[in-house]
Amino acid sequence: MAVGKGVLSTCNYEARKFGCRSGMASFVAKKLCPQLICVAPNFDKYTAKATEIRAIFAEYDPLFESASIDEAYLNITPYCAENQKDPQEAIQEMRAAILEKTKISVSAGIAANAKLAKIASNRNKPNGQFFIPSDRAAIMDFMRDLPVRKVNGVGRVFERELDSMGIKTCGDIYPQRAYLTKLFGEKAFYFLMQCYLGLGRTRVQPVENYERKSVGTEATFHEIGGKEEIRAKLWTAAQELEKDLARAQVKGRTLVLKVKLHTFEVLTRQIAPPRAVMLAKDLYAFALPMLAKLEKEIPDLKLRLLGLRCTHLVSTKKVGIEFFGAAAVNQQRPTATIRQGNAGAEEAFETAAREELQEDMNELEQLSQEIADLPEPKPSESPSEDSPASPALHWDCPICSRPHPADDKVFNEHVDFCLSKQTIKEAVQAAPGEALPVLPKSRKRKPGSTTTPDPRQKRLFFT
DNA sequence: GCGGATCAC
DNA sequence: TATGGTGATCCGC
Repeated sequence: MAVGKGVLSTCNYEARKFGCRSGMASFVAKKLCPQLICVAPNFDKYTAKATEIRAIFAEYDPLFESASIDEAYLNITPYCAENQKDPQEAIQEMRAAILEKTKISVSAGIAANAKLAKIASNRNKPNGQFFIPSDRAAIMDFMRDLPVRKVNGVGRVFERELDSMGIKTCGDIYPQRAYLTKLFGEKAFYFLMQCYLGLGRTRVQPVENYERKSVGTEATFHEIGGKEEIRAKLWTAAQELEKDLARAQVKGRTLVLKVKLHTFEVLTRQIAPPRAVMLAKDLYAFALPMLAKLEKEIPDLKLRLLGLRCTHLVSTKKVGIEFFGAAAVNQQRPTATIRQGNAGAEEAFETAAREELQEDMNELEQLSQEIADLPEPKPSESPSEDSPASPALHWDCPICSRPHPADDKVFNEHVDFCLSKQTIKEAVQAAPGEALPVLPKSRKRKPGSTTTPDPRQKRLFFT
């Protein structure tokens, strides 16, 4: 049994035994499992069940956080304390209650933070639970052999990039730490160090008044080329978007046009109309010049997808009389959202976020130091790495391991070269007829790098 | 701020 | 015989 017509959204574990997977084209799935039954999704049903299950969550943590329709984070510490229950026992009981009352079996992870709990919840699927003890040594043990791909945020591409420099598990991250910022940026470095240390968010809170940042719609269709045909699709998209904007009660100050060419290349173009837009005719009118320009740039434009999205949203919600009074004072933003009417709080939030990040960094540094002070299980190959007092004259390339001059530009160029060389080798090794792996293009490079994209990469990608 | 790219669900 | 839709975030420029 599977959900989805053209592509499987999901499938049950019986179908998975045959190799069926979510994201798979349904005709492929049918080939693997001829008796497979594909049904259309029914979101009303899922929402109803989610509501039932959330009522049970609330008994364990009234401030639980819904991450999606089928996922939630709960802080069960108070519940366990009040009811004198072991966390594993409490979750066993909660899962039993969910099964009994809703006939839905669920899996759970129990751990010290959201990142670990998410990983743990995938350990004993379906219908199981997994517990990671909350002490540093146990967490480090758990992370050491954990494939990086298991961490939320590491997808196919990042997995390959990390693999190309010898990082397969979270334990492999630390020895390579010196290269991470240069290759992937500051944010990724911070993220990866948290992976190595098993750190994650511990705050769990309802996301009710979460503010959407964009509203959009897109549709795939059989390749079309005619100007009129493409305009018809644009009009359809504009109508869809008007409906969605109305539902969300917002207008957009920026309009984004997205197209996928017959080559599968995806392009986006955006403009800021003179005023916020929400009506189909305006969406269409402002998107049309972008489309026309694309048609000019690409002579024989053939599309298989077209989408429209609004960003920089402005609320169109009716608000109380006091608010209109306040908004009238703020002449600069006659259509101010509640958030914009509270600019001081926003700035305070930004400041608090920065401070929080700095605190985290300090803590992270301290933890790293504690770990580094322990006897190293795998002694570092180049001890000089640990003493910034003596800057290295050479850096070892994480790909080929050969030393290279300690110069950003030269080093980056070399790593680019090495990465693309390896990419081509891997692509060539892939069995003919099979889908080629996504190319680890050297992205996220710090400014100052002069990358010379290998033209062969693009050709390989579209072969 | 723009456009490309990656990721989750 | 084909390969989705929605939204977010990060990066280089």
